[in-house]
Amino acid sequence: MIRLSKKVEYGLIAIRHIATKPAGEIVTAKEIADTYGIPYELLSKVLQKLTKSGLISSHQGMRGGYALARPPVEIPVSVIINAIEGTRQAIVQCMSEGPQTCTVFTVCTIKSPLTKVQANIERAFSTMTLSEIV
Amino acid sequence: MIRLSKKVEYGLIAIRHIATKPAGEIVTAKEIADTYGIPYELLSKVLQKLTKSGLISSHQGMRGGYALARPPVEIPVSVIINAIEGTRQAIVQCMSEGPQTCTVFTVCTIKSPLTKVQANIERAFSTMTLSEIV
DNA sequence: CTAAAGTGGACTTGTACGGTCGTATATTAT
DNA sequence: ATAATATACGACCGTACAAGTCCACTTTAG
Ligand code: SF4
Ligand code: SF4
Repeated sequence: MIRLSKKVEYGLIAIRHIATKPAGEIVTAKEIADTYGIPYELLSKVLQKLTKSGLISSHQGMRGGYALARPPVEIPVSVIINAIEGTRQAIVQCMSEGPQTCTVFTVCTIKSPLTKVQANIERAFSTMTLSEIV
Repeated sequence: MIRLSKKVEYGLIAIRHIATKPAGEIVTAKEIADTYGIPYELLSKVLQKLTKSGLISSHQGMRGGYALARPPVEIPVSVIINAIEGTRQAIVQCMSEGPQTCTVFTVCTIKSPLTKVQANIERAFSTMTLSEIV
């Protein structure tokens, strides 16, 4: 399978939602969860990760919430994905977990051609910025 | 996560191995499994799927095995993937299992932009044919 | 002080992936 | 004929991970 995780989808929906608001306006996780019918607790985790990686800024306490930390045009989708998933995303194990983690690495004949595919996919995600999906 | 399954990787390795042999030569599953140190039983399943979808031809019985059914240049990687995975591969659920399978489809704001990414990824896999990885 | 928000960890549950086993069937060598 | 060698096919298992839930804590506006 080759699929985005729900966490990434929720993250994209959320950060897009934030981006549509006037710059600087603060949005709560509950508002987002209610608007799109996605689980509040799971969404919170995702927003926390986006906060930790500096894509959005959080404001604790009453009247708190989240706001964009940078202009949307500076945020490629690939950065959002990596922020949420943590580890570097790659199409095959040897490119994300390292060569020695695959038992057949030394005799594998497809890793080299697959690097091209990997590059194409990375490009597909990095050329699209948040500004294009609002 | 966005990753190729091991079955697909084994399938690519195997079909490439077959493609490197002189046209029409028959290769056994055991030979491939031994060469690359991949599980024989699992590889067999994969080869059977490739056979069913007409990418390779099988020959049963003693001195049997597999051979390419078409010239390598006519086999895009995307076809191999779909043959092994069965269902249509897509980056998000609504594109592979259908819109009604996602509970947030009606309010989802990212499905439209993601179709572009999906198209790019499909292109990445369909432009590369087997002839390029031998 | 208190209510409303984010933070952070543990936990459960379902399912898909990777892998294995056993048996049936086809074909060829002897 | 019979044995050997190969594919075909379905059932099964164990683990890892995704998705979701729960709860206790902290921060801050009012
Ligand atoms: S070495 Fe080959 S088989 Fe192993 S992860 Fe990389 S591409 Fe896949
Ligand atoms: S509708 Fe939106 S959330 Fe649902 S699968 Fe499609 S892209 Fe993902």
